[in-house]
Amino acid sequence: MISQTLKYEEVLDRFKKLLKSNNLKYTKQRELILEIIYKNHGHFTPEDIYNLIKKSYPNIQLGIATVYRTLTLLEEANIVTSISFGTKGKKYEFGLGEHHDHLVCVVCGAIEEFIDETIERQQEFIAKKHNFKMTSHIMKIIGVCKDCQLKKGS
Amino acid sequence: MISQTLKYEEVLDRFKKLLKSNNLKYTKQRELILEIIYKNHGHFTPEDIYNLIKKSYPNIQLGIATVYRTLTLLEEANIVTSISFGTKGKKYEFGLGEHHDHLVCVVCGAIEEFIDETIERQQEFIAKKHNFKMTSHIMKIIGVCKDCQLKKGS
DNA sequence: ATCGATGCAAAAGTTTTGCATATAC
DNA sequence: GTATATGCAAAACTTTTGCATCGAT
Repeated sequence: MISQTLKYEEVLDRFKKLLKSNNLKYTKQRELILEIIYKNHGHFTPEDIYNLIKKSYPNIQLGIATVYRTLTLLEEANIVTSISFGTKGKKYEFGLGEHHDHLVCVVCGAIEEFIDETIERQQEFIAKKHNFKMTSHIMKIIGVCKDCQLKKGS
Repeated sequence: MISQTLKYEEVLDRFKKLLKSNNLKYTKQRELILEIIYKNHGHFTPEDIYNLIKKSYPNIQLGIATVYRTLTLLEEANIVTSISFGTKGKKYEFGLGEHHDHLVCVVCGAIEEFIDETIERQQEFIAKKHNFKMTSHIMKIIGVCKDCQLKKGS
């Protein structure tokens, strides 16, 4: 697992500033959604996030619509990023850590992360070559993870 | 646009063999779906494909369910590949051409394709390092294309 | 003639929206 | 007090499934 480079307080602060500068309000729901994504490092669907919050804070009022709305907000602000796996919908993850890419197992759905400098550099080079102003990139290596290869004896 | 390396007849032949070897039947619907994806080089949702076929062949009987079922089949056979962009569902494209990756413009949605040997090789290296058996990969560079940079004066 | 494929419509999921109420500011 | 956010439920989509019928072999 790749470590966070920002402390939660810094992230929260950034989020609060973002809200203020857009005349948006700081609510308990919005904070909880950010907190869950930051603290449970991993990839979650909106429903996952909804369930995690309900489980951790049984008394909080929360609707799934708020989760969708907040994730959209956080994604626009580049605080979270989304990625699509297989046939199911988008999954979100915290997006202010060190940049990393993904290895996705088609059998068990496991996601491993990696950082590779050669690829990072080459992407910048390609963007430049095509006159693209790169804002982000996604790279997924899809295949069968070590464990599933053993299980299935492929 | 990257040119196809296989003629349509070769692809169709491959598809027919695949069907036969799995005790599946060769139907007009299945052929049309393959043909549309092959001939309209690009990225299509299942609904796009359904509409394209209905428009090109108004008299054909075709249900959206068949499109979904056939795309699943073609994807399993590696004849088409799918990729997710933004918030909308999966898009499919013909997958037997030379492998290529994508530059996606967030402003106008334009998709450019590129091939880069350095990245191809590095991906194999990373998969090996993580004991992954790579079956495919996806790489998208997201940003603002040349035209949109000019328009917006960014 | 057989067995898989199809279309249709219903069902299952997922995401978005409208609106009255609640809450941050 | 005002404007935005929320929860809920309905609506809008997207994808899958069951089943009677059709069609390829």
